[in-house]
Amino acid sequence: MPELPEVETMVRGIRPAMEGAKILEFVACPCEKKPISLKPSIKELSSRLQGVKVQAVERLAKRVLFKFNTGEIAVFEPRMTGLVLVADPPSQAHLRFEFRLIKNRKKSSVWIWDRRGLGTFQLYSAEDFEVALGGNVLGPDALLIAEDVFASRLKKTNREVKVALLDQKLVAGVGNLYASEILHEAKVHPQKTAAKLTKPQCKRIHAAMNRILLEAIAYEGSTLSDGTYRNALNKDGSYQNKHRVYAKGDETCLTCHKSTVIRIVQAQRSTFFCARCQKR
DNA sequence: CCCCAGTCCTGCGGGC
DNA sequence: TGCCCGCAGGACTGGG
Repeated sequence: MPELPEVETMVRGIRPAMEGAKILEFVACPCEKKPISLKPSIKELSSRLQGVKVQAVERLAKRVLFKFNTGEIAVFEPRMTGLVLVADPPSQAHLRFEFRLIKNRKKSSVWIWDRRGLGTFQLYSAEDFEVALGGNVLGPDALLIAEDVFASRLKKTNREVKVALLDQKLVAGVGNLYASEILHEAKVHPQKTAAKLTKPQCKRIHAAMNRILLEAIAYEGSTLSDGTYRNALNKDGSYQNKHRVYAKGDETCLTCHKSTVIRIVQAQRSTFFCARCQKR
């Protein structure tokens, strides 16, 4: 499931091919099953993107932004199984769209692939982009948020801290996997009420968030046992080998080597933690 | 403000 | 062996 590190890895992977390139065509792949959520229609998208130049490819929280010389911005939100690729996809069956590009007289393609099709692709004018994603729609990026701002935002909610970390308005980029890992490293119980966190706890969560997300980027993200997430070259990430609690229910805790990792459900999502390392 | 359940979707694995 | 069902969860929505 692409979270901040996975999306950052995707962006870095396609940036060399895309930035400065001209879009010859943007097409729906013929093998597409059901279209992923798309705005506007594929027909209008194709005509608006034809011939435009890609100025920048950026990450916005868990989204990929394609910024064009027209001022328009396309947003790909991978959600659970979406990928952007410069190499052959994991399977032809779930290819969704293709950017046909030309850069320095060399043609290449960038593909959007999505097995479950929960992802979305939208093209916005600069104004519409501001309405949809600007302002306070998303909180500060998890890698940029200042420690005191982060702490004061946590202090304002009575939700359990694990649930609060998943709130993209509070802090943007953390998802279900990294939330468990961050709280484990910070030695904070996932069911602790966010507003009741002590200052040192907030500080530890902030530090763990930064360290873990940066390390996960360095390892090119986490490819889980379902193998869905791949980098832009269709290669596995390797941060899954560094996980200490996620998807390790009933296993001995890798930190204390004494207790067992527990799985609980919070907000209909799995949380993994060690009750010995992470006291209430 | 917050919570909860439902929605989208496919592949996988447990159970029978 | 094969089929059914539950589960995985990011973001959003509607109702309480």
